[in-house]
Amino acid sequence: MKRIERRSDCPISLSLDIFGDKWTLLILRDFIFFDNRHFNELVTIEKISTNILADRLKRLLNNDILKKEIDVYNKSSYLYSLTEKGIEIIPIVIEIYKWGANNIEGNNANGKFKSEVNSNFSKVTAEIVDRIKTTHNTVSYEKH
Amino acid sequence: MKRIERRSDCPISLSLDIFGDKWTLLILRDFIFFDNRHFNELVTIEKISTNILADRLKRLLNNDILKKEIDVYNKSSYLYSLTEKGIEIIPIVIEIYKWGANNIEGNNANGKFKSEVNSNFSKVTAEIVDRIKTTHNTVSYEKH
DNA sequence: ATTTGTACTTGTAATATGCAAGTGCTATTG
DNA sequence: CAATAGCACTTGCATATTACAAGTACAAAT
Repeated sequence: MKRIERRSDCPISLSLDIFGDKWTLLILRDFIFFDNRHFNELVTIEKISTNILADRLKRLLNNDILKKEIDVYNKSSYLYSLTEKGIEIIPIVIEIYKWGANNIEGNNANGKFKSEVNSNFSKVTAEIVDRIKTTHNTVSYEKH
Repeated sequence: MKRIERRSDCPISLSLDIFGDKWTLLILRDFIFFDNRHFNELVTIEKISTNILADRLKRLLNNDILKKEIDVYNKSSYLYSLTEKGIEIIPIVIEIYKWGANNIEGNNANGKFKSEVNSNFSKVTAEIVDRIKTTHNTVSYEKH
């Protein structure tokens, strides 16, 4: 993972140095839309290779976008959570969702990936943020 | 440029298949924030290689995000413009700007890349969209 | 006729990705 | 308590993408 660290001081460039690739925002989508928080759940849908997933999770941890702790409901598993900084990426992901749903033919915004994002952007965003803030900021976790 | 075309039907995945890389959104930033619209202007700041720039412009043209026409003020130059579909990417770029400015230390959001985005997101976005709509939708162009 | 400007293209080495298989640790099962 | 299974990775290697430097093509200016 040798990577140019800082191409310029532009906030957009610095952001893309962290998540400007084909996979990172999809991993974060899994947290945001599907509540996937374990390593082997995050491999799904687009079939990311495990070496790439491990690399990206490491980068997100290093950049304080995710945190990692032992899952209290399964001690042999790790639970990843979004940090406050990670939660602030949600609006970006939502905007990308909106653009794809509105501008790419053949997308599945009304099927498996249906969302009410378009009809009420700020409401949906706020709901997601609220849900994640309550489930990711504490170790107790009610999924399994 | 062999590229997996469609990893899934998720709108986010489809969007990232188009602009999920380190450079594409930076090129669009140049359009949005700096009004750079010619090939050799778009190379600046982060020093993108010309082969990558040519490839990305081709992809943006193929996906109807940019259009290309001869610059009426310099017939040996091409002028690239954002399409309606391209203009709709602006909110994504603005959200990324905000995140970087708020969450990455050492960014230059108060220097060269200063913007009023944070203080008034919707106003700034609307202003940029208005400006681009008037300058990019017509062949007449008043920069040079 | 030669230089300059603009927009690329090409060659090649370095880097990153994708795929399959393997490792190490922790329960859990017979 | 030895064998199995689940989970979270790591490793090796072929393929694909990127970075860098140089070159090409064509129009306009000198």
